[in-house]
Amino acid sequence: MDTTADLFADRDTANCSIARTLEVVGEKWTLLILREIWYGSSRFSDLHRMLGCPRNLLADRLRTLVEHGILATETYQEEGARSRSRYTITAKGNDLVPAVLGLLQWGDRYRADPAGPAVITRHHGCGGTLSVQVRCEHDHHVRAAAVEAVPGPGFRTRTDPAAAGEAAPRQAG
Amino acid sequence: MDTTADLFADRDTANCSIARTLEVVGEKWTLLILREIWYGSSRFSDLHRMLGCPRNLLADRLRTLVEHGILATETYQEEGARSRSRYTITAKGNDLVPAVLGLLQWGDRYRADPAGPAVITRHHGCGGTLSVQVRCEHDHHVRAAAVEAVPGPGFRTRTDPAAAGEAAPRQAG
DNA sequence: CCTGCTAGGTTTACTTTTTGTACTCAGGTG
DNA sequence: CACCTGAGTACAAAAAGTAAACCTAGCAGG
Repeated sequence: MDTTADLFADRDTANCSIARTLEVVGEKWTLLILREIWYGSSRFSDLHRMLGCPRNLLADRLRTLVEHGILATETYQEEGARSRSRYTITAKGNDLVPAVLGLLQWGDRYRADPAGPAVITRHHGCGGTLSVQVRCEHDHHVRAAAVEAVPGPGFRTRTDPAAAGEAAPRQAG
Repeated sequence: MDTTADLFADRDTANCSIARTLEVVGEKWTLLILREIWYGSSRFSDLHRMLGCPRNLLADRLRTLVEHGILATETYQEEGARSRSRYTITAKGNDLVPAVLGLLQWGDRYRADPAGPAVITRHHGCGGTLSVQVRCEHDHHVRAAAVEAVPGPGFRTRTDPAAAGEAAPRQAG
């Protein structure tokens, strides 16, 4: 592998969508909060009881998720009770489902409880169990070794910030 | 939504494959280290240069990843140079690709550089761009709102640790 | 055989986050 | 009025992350 004359190896790693996503959801508890909301919790106290995390962190993470439009907060009032607030997931938040189910799938495969997974995900309607897959636009099932990374329009190098599209493809796996 | 009489809401959240996966790869820098290795780096110094992270953290994370079988380390020697060590990804590590591409896809969609994504992933061979999808065993494309979570064999409640399979399904979205 | 250079780390000192516990505040209840 | 609950804040202690210096082995040059 030629590293010295390789523009890809000189790319500006600050411009990375994985890193940008992790800035929002990569802190401790964040993805677990989303998990609880997907599983049905919506109130602060329920989330706190399910997660057992510090209350200030829960408040902080919820605030961050609402700021980024991943959660929405709404105030509601039940009969004879005072008004309370409830957190619900937005479409933007639901777009994290493939990533989180990818983590779930890996954990089920390599780190599950001896008895098996605690939770099984199914297709509501047909009941089939789920898997997270990488597909290309021609609907081929793409294995990890066949994933190729090439410079995109936002590509920049450290040395020459306008060097888009000049680097050679990189193949993972 | 009925929360009071809901066994799912009383489940033992410690038994979760998402949490178990995050115990291994959820610390800061870990997924970015894997990204660099997928993109072609393999040596300590290259990883350090690309990531700009503290050297002790890099050493620590690499050690953890090797311990968990996500990376393998090998010693090699070039002509007239002393032996060096190199990190490569294992099959177990490559099984994290769907999860990480899921994060990449979300970042490309919601937090990309104004110019566009820095890196594009393609299917090596056909060249088609990739997407991460949730599919059921009947090959239906499953939207987030149609993901249903049901208790699996490892399901346990806090109050009754042997209450598998008694809770009602939960539908995300 | 002394000096310097490089790869691959380790140590140490310092800063920031996370954690656990205590406290607040507002509205309804007995 | 005293008390409870939901939804947080505040703060000290512990853990994690950061930055930079230091270490060690092997090779090269003089």
